[in-house]
Amino acid sequence: MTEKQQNIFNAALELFSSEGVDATSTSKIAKRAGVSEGLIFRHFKNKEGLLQAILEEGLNKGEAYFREIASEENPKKRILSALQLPFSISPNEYPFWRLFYTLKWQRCNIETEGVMDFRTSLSDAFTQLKYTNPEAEARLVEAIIDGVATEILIKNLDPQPLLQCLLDKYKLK
Amino acid sequence: MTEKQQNIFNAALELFSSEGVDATSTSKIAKRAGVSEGLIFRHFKNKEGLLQAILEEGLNKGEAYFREIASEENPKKRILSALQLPFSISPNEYPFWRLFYTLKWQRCNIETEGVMDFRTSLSDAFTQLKYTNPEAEARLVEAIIDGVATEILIKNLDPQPLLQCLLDKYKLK
DNA sequence: TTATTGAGTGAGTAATCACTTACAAATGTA
DNA sequence: TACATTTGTAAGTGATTACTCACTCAATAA
Repeated sequence: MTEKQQNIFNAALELFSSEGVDATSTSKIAKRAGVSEGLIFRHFKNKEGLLQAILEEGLNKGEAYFREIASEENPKKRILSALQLPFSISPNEYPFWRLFYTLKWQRCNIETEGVMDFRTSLSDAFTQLKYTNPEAEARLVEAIIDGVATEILIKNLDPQPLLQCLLDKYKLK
Repeated sequence: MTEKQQNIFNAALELFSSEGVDATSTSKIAKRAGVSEGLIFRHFKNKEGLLQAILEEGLNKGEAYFREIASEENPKKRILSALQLPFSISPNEYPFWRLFYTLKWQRCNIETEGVMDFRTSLSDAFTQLKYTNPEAEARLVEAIIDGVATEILIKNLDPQPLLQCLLDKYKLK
């Protein structure tokens, strides 16, 4: 990636996540990146290609987190790590995750392989711990992760107290 | 509301929620509603006014649910009703709530008076039940409601098992 | 030196955007 | 009946959209 290509990438990520993809014109991106509009199309083919490049980079990082948790042997620790996930998002990753959660609602919902493995590994953990409905428990944890992540990404309050409450409910203190 | 005005309202709600506000042009709305484009501006002033009309109607209904729960006297029952909330969304309200959750991420996050009362009433309930951090518990319940609602609105799986798991965690069986 | 190539530009393109305007049809109301 | 108001339409408006094209420039290689 050349410097200007990176500028385009960064400008697009910021604008896509704060204003939305459809409300962000290529001319706006070019201006913010300090670049001619044509360069966007040389490097990324079209607006959709630029979005895909951003998504690919972010999802690769995300997948790594999921795989790490899924590979944890101890079932209690695995569930603990899963619940901690939204609390460990670094602020410099906020723009990507805001974009990600927005896109969930339009365009296709991105169900990556890693997320599916993650879900079954959670389900297995609940099975080992003799929960009566492990699949539902896994879905619930996923929903809680999404809900807490949303709270963290949208409001800017200290999220830490929420984690304490959560660990109570799963007896993971 | 005349019949054609209602057609515009319905067409816009469907398109806004499925494609997104910015990706929905007024000409598309007019076509879907079987109406000339100009009529949209006669009845709703502009595209933003149309969105606001949709939001106002939906939020009024939503506020009513929140107030009903907040007025429940028994603290355990109040928390129970809150957790049941996302499971009681009627499918014909799905388009509005999909639109609502999408808009959370762009445009200003709509913090209505009713939601704030709802939050403090939850906090009060947790106080009465001697939870150590009632405010955080209330925020967590809100986050869980959002997460579960998202799961219900996006995927189309039977949500009922999730409710059972949830009630376990709050000892509300 | 000369040829080739990839980065970068800026002025275009047709299509679409939200919105307006002039006017016709329908509806009430005296 | 006559007239005023509301409901509705069709054909526009200028601005903006994503994208293209012809071009320059700098670096590298033969």
